[in-house]
Amino acid sequence: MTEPGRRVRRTPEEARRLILDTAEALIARTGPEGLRLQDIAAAAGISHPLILHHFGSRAGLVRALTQRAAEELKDRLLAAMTQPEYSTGEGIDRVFEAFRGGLAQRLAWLAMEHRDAQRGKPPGPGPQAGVDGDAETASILRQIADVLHARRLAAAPPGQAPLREDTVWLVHLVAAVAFGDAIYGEQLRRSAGIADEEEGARRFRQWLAALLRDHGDGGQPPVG
Amino acid sequence: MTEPGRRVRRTPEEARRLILDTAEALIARTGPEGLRLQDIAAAAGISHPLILHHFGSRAGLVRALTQRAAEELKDRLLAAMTQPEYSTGEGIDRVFEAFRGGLAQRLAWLAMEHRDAQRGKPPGPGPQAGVDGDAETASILRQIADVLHARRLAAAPPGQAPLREDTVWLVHLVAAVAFGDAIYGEQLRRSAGIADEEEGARRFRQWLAALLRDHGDGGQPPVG
DNA sequence: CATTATGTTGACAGAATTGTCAATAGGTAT
DNA sequence: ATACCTATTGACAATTCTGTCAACATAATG
Repeated sequence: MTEPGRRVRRTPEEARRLILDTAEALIARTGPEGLRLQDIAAAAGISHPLILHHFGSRAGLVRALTQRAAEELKDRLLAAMTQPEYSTGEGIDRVFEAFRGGLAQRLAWLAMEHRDAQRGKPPGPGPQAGVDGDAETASILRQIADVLHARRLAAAPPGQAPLREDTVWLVHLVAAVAFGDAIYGEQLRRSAGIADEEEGARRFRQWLAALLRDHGDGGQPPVG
Repeated sequence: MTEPGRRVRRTPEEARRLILDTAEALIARTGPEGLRLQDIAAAAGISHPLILHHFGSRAGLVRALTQRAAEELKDRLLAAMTQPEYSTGEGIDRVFEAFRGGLAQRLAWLAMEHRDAQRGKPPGPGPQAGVDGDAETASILRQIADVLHARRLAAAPPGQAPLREDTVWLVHLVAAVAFGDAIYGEQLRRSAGIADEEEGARRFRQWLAALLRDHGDGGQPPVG
């Protein structure tokens, strides 16, 4: 089957993508303890020195994962929150979906690991100013708030224009609750005595959508 | 100074408490990578086999930490959410404070680590029915919702009694957003262009308190 | 004071992890 | 074809981590 001397040779970009994809899947599935070079290599069908070759060190891999997670969050959240149906139930659903597939876990893990990595660094100004990945996250909520606020201004009755700060906190709220829900929502729901997890999660999203619609329209009761 | 043969001898409860306290502090400070028996032992001023002696294995220690974190969450949330001033700004503040000191990080980490531990276990019914720590979390939101709902019913004008489900989701929302905020709030705020983190966090809590007061009272605009 | 029970520790074993290095092999250019 | 570049790998090194074990020390009990 596998003749000796049969190697796959990828472009550096392909190799990096393969490694990052596999690492992401592992983090999502096996939790924080699951980022071992050998495991990643085994799951990707490569040898672990290849990871070192492409990322320099384990820390380099973590840095790349952080950047990628931030980028992914930006893409998904922007897509979910700036579409026309946002603030209807479907819009909220899409925001919650944005954190699925382990992205929330990855972000939480990286946020913690990141504080770790910063510890011990000399406080002097490093080669690049911001923290790694900051360039990606830097303006994500700001961009979303921009789009959303323009829409709210257009939709608001004259004399009742919402403050921009209100829109920012609205976006912040949805992002934070979706994040918290992705990580701890299931256990919260169980602790509230909700039996059907799938159904419970759905109803919570609907309730939240109604709450926000209510707030955004200035007091109109939800339809249902 | 330290004569040879000078040992501290604790009661098992004291020893366990010392170890758990130290481990919690380490998790909060050094992130997920920081739970090494030797580190805990060094920080606690003991030798690492003592941890194995009291908890059997590293997994046993994690189990104990999980139970303790759940208990702590229950205590803090109950205290924060069932006091009279809840749903005012101060009440919300206290809920957010409940997750401070690394509790949110610990819960997130343990939630992930836990899925890890479950993986590999045979799907058949184990010796104890529930997952470890579930006995502690089992009813926390339910208890809070009970207290809160009674108060809402008493305060509501006749004919406008809120549904119990509404109260449950209210509690769920606050818990989820406080959780998400504790872990990723700072980065969200930075990505929204908020300069002063302390001040930004405070204003968000105030805004959220106003939103909830608005919802709970049935449409009254907030004071500010 | 002798005995028992057990909290506590140092030393060691085994496994696993990151990182290094020389050698191999798949493309590409000359 | 030949030469060159570099993606890829197997084997090895060094460190570190969990877990074991016999020995020691401390408190309680007779």
